[in-house]
Amino acid sequence: MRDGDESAAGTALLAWYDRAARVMPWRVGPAERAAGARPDPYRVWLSEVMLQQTTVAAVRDYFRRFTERWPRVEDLAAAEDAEVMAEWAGLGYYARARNLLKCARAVAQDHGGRFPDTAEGLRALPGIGPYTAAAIAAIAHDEPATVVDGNVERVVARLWAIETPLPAAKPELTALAARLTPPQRPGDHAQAMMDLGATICTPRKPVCALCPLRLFCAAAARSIADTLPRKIPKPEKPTRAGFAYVALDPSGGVLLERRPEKGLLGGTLGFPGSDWVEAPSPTPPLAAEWTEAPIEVRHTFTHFHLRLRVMVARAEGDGFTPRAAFRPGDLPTLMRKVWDAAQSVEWPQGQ
DNA sequence: CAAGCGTGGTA
DNA sequence: TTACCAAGCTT
Repeated sequence: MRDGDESAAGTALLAWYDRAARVMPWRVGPAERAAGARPDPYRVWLSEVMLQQTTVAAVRDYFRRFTERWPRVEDLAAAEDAEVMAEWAGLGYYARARNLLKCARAVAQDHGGRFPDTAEGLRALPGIGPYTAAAIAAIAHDEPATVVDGNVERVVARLWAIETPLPAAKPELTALAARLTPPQRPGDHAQAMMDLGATICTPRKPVCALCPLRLFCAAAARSIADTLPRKIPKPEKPTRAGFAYVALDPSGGVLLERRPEKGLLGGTLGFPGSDWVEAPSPTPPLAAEWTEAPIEVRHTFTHFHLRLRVMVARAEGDGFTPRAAFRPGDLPTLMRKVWDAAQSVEWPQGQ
């Protein structure tokens, strides 16, 4: 990209977007837009939070279920914590769900049910950082905010052939992205940059031949697009282990516990178990004849691998969740795997 | 401010 | 199978 080309590049990008924009449940289509419809800040916010570090494919159904169940921010604000955690289960990064509720309640109670209309005001709400604040301001309020996510970083790094590795290059990439942000249609521009990054200017094997910005791109000119942006290699993940305990009472009730708000899987529902360490000790939650499931659960988190031995027993006592009130789908993925493994235990006299 | 925080798809 | 990665935020 050469100085002075920013405007022409922006125009080419918007022309491509008008032609190629993907249909998504949280977007206002061209026809509705022509009829004067504006994006609903609640839906924009919800989709952007769900899309943090998460793929479009994974978000689609969650977005539909949330908006069907809670059509307005006031509805979500009035929901029970456990309901929201259950609906979020499986999507990951559960601090987002906890902050989602905090934010909805703040908007409902402190802002009269209306989201702030500036990036600065949005940034003050729980779970809304620089990216999400800019995205909502641009898409819902037409504020010329510069939206910088992983896609934008990649597109910009290639356009200007920035060879500084991330994350050190972030300030420079942000400044360059700002030069590209047009005063008109900033929301469409932001979504166009992200769509471009998701479909053409992809991390691996970018399809430069189809790129509307090819003529402006320094990396394409040098055929080094697929090597950018450079990144510091990540350290290897250690492997930890642990025990998980699935206790069933005579009526099929299940022993579950809610994890502490802070930390890994914070606020989610799961089976009791040991600490997850290099060499765990068994920590059964009650005295019973525990049988080990024939298959071990393997799961990988952001910063470590986990192997869980699943112990199953028939037991009785207080605090069991009735079978009718237990849905495995309310559990985070790790705990669903534990449940599935527990089903493979062969009992002496059948079920 | 570096580290902690999920999951599923893809090569 | 494993490693990498995706529309980041919080502490």
